[in-house]
Amino acid sequence: MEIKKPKGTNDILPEEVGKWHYLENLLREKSETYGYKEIRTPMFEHTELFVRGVGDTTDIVGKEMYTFMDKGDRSITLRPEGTASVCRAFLENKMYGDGSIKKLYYMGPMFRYERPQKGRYKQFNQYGVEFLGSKEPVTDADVIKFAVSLLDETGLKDLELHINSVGCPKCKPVYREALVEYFQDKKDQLCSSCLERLEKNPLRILDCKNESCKEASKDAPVMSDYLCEECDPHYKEVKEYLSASNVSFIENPRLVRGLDYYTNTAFEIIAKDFAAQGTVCGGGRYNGLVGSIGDRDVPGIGFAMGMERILLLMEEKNLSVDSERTLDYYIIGMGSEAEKLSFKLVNLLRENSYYAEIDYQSKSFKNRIKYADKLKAKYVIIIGENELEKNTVIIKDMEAGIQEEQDLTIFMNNLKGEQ
RNA sequence: GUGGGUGUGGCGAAGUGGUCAACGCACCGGAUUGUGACUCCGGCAUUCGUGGGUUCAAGUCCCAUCACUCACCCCA
Repeated sequence: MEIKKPKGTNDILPEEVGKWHYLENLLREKSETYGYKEIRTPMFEHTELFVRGVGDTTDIVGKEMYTFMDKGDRSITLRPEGTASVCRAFLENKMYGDGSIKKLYYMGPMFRYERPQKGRYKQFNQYGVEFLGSKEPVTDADVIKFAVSLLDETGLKDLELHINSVGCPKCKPVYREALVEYFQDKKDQLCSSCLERLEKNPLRILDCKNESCKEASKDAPVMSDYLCEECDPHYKEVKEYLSASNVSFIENPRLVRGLDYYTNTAFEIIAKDFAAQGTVCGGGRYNGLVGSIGDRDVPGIGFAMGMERILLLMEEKNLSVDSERTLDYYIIGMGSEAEKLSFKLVNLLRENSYYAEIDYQSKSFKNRIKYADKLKAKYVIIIGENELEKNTVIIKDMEAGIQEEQDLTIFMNNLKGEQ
């Protein structure tokens, strides 16, 4: 039985690694210009971190974590997202030490145990940023604007920015109560999972796609009417900042992010016409998160982007960029002596930064030159018995179709001379 | 966890009960025994995911199983 890759994982093959490099470079470069420094945290953490950070009522913690006991009987979890780890590292390394704000970014694989489908995998890659240490509205706008700029840079169009405020521990419960109250006499219209949500997380009823639930929640109270004296002006200011920098957004009172830690601003960037997984970027403010995993409360806001989803979208819009290095020299040596010389030559070329190849399969001459053509080599160097005797090589310009004989020593000296 | 779709050579893809399982790409060999496009000629699946069953006869029908895929839940 042939061994296959685990479901929901992907091999990134040489033909497609180019676009990954492109995206990674773009993200790194933009991060630097916006003042974010890279942070790399472990791919696994103590399970407790995610339980406390992400929240045990969330689906991520409830049913999607790759959790196992290690040999020391510790419960370990493959990271399902990046924010909790970054906050942990922030605290553990006392990065608050200089009293200033920290702008961090990360990139790498995340793991969630769920049924894979288009744009969703068990191992997937996220790029994300965390802006720690400020609760000023300008921070929210700054982070959101950055996310929008990044996606602009990829060339993707038809993206929508949705924003909402989910309030704080002071006003969120009041709103929650109001919602539960509202749905009391509409229970018969709700689907079975929404009935559960009514108990566990009534806010999520709002973005249920079931028609009947949509209908039932049509006149439901909205969070914005319940924002407290702190959250209300905060939300307004964030919107003002966004407008001031010409960021167009859609206020979506039904936007409820799935993770427990969000407070105030929540946002998503959605690809309208993308299959089921249209959310390319999701994020928001999490003023209580750092406090919940450490002994120090630090406000923060951040977002995460699904790199596979971005790449998938770019492909659909024919925006993918592959840059493959072209072969400079392909060396054909006929006969074992010529092959030894070819091996010496190819290394000399490589040492001089040329992309050069020799034939590894000892096939016929015709076969080799055909192969050189297939590899799109710019030049082919031919060494046969005649050349060996005369101490020369034939350099063939594949595009022009012309070739010339050159003295081997001169050719080699020229190469060395270029160093 | 729930539901739908698919499974034929390296890849794409015909074939819906009855001769040797089309075709295209790729690959290999030859025409051109040291020269790459193109063209021409030839080669390339004892076998149709796997196991069982129905039948005189199965890639084609039935059952089971596995794999892949899409969607729901939820999310990036």
